[in-house]
Order: sequence, then C-alpha cells, then structure tokens
Amino acid sequence: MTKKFIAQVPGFNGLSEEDLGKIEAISVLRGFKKGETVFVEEEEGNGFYVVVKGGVKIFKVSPDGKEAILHICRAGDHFGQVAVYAGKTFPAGAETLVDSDLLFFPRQAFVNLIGSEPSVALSMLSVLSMRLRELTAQVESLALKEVPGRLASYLLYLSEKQEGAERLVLGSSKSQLASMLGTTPETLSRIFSDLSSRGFIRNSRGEVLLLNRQGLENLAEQGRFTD
Amino acid sequence: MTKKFIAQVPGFNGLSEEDLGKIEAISVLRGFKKGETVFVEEEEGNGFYVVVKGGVKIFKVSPDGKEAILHICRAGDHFGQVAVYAGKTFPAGAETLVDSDLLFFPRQAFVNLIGSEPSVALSMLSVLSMRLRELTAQVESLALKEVPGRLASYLLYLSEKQEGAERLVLGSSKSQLASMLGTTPETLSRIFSDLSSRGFIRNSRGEVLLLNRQGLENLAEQGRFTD
DNA sequence: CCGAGTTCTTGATTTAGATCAAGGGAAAAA
DNA sequence: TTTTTCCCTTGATCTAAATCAAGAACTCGG
Repeated sequence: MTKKFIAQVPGFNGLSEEDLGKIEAISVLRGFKKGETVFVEEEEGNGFYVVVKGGVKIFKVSPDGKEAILHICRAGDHFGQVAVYAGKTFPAGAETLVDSDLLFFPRQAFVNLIGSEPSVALSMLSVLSMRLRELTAQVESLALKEVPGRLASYLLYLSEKQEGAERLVLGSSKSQLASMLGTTPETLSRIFSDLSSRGFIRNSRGEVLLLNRQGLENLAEQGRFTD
Repeated sequence: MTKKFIAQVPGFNGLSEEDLGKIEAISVLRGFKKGETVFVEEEEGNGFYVVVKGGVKIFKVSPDGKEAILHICRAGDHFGQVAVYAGKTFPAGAETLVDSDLLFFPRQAFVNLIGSEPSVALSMLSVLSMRLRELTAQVESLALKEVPGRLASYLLYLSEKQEGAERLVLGSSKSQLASMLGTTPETLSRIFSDLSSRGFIRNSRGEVLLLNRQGLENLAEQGRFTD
C-alpha cells in the first residue's frame, strides 16, 4: 500500500521492485497534526523522513525569535537526511504546517540497505545534490538580490513546480513566505502590491496570477528593478 | 603517490586499501595557475574535483558583476559533485585563488565505483551532508544575522578549522571575505575596526587574533550587538 | 451570522548597510 | 629605490528595508 507511494517518490522512483520492497519494509508511517514538531534543531537524528501527505517547514530560529524558513517540504520531499549520513544532529528544526503523514526511515536499517543496494545509494546522492542546488540558489538570492528579485525568483520556482502554471498556489501564509525570503511581512506586503500595480502579478487569497512572466524573469535575473 | 594523499582526504579516509586503489586508478591530477577558471556556472559537469594543494573559490556572479562566494575549498575539500549526481550542470563557478593541484574524478568511472563499493557511496553521502550543513548555516547567517554577527561566526568557524587557534590566518583578501559574508569591502572594513576597538580582535596582515572568544560567540549567537 | 483572534495592509519613522568619493599603504614591477 | 597598482580604510551621503503603530480584512468557532 505504501509501496505504491514509495515507487513515486523522487529518489525512489526508478528503483527495482525488490529495492522498493526493502525500502517499504524498513519504513514507518507516522501521522502528525498541524503545528506539531517533527524534530528540533540540534536534536540527535536516528533517521530521516519523506512527506506522504501534507507540508513540513524546515527552519532556524534566532535568539530573539525571528525565523528563517529554509524549505517547505511537500509530498515526495525528503528531509532530515543530513543527520543520517554525517554528524548526528539535525541542522534545523521541522514542524508540520498542516495535518501530515510522514514516512520515517530508521538510520541503521537504511544505512544497511544502502550498503547492499548501490542503486539506492545513487538515488540518495541525487536527492542530496538537488537539495544542495536549491540551497545554493537560496544563498545567491539572499546575498545578491533585493527582496523584489527574491520574490520574483520564488514565484517562478513555484510556477515550475506546478507544471509551469500561470495561476499558482502559494501554499503558505504571507508571513511564512517572508521568512523564506529573508524579509518581514510588512516589506513583503508592500512588494506584492508594487508588483501588482506594475501589472506583473495579480494576487488573491493565497493564489497568484503571473501576468508578465518576462518581466518577472528579468527581475529575478537582475535581482532588482532596473528602471 | 597520490594514494597516500587520497587516504587522508575527508570522505576517503577510513576506506580499505582496495577502495583507495580503485579511487586512485580513476583520478586525474590537474595543475592550475592562480586565477584560472576550473569551470563556469551552468557548464556541463563530467566529474568532480578534490583539492590537493591550493585554494578554489566557488561563487555566483550577478548580472551587474557583484560576486557571492559560496565557499573556499582548501586541501582535502571536494567540489563540483552536484553535477555528478543530479542534473548535469554546475550550480556555481569555480576559480583558483592561488596555484593549485586538483584531483579530477570522471563522472562515469566514479559512479561505477560507487555502484560496486557501498562504502564509497556512504562516504560521499557524508561529504554532501556536511556541505549541506554548512550551506544551511550560511543561509541562517544571511537571513538572520547582521554583518558583525556573520563575521563573528566566520572567525569562530575558521578558528575551529585551525585547531581552535587564537591566532588565525584569514586565507583570503578582505574583499573576498566581504563576498563570502554578503557585504561590501567598505562595510567589512568598518566592522573590523569596530571589533578591534571593542577589544574583540586584533587584525594585521591577513591574520586575526581572537582576544575575546566569549564576546565573539555571543555576537555570533545573537546575530548582532546587544548593547 | 456574528464576534474574537489571526493575519494582512498601509503609513511614518528609523537604521544598517550600500554607494560614492578620496586618500593611504603595502606589494609588485621597473 | 622609485613608481605603479591594487587593496584597504575613512568619510559623507543615500536608500532598501526594518521597525513601530494602527487599521482593515479574512478565518473560524460558536
């Protein structure tokens, strides 16, 4: 039953029936209510997770309570692997945004599996590499782009994830989005209305309509308005 | 001859003599002059590198010429692996900072090796995971800390890499350091003199003396001055 | 359908840091 | 040594974005 799901998870797809069976055998399904903590930063990690249903934010908090969201994981996304392969602690915290089902993979069992199934190892290397690519883009955004440029990049990224749709679902509150882009809700709100008045987007109830993709691409590329 | 070196590379150490021999067999040693391009962003990657001697900066550039340095690789560091395991292009550019010797590992040969040697696969997962942890810290710094906090974090990180020394070698120009911290040379210079006048550090010719580790740790943790 | 609690927007003000603009010093070349 | 070049520092100004402060608009439980 979960095997059918596992066969479609990025990083597990393309694996043999046999591999899938072994993966399923060691996995544990866990349900979480909205707002539950999956793990906290610095916690010892004895396994990693894959989202079956729902959403999980991966985040860091500063001593004065400000939050930086590193990633929002959706169905099919892996998280918490770093603690499995290196060090032992999670580099960030994880909390569900909505009621969610997660598959848990215990560390030792999964490491054993990798040891005997090179195809699984290669898949995991690929998953980690893609995450690395995304984090690289995030550092680039924060270091080189102004907030409007970061928002444009993010909207285009979302559109890509949603099959290139012009009408896209934000899937997170504006405040959370602000935390992902390294800014505040106030600033983000102003930039949304600026982009709207420029005719780049239209924005209503958690949905955004891309009206000028070219303009957004330019803004994302340049990192700021060029006029 | 390179085998001796390989045996000490993080990610390869701890492997059997046999594994090391196979790794050596597929590696190619390449020499680079200072300032040479190893690869450019978006280039197709047909392998990855390990620094034997020297230093390599991994960076992104914005259209208006500003540079964000993601990492400076030193002896023993791996780079360019993302292109081997996922996608095919390098997510950032790489250029030598000094005359450098690099070991190159061709994609297909290395993937084959991983397929037959699970221990190598686990080592690579560990290397990628550590990189992920570092990038996570970088995003946190950029999103949550002010420049003085980022500098403090970086100095402590360097000190750790240099066996906890109080006197540490920056190993890069102030301008490069500014690019690593997501700021400008002017701002960095001001912050160096501020930290000096507060008695936190002393600074001369590429060396920094940590005079108040507690103060720096506090600054790094808080992300800014608390007075 | 209504009220309580969020979350979002808009406005006024402040501020960290970028930018612009000269100097000053150390290293490399001559 | 002297000159050239590059990098670093210091100063003055400007600006993107944070912060502070109300309102307005959704959301949800009753």
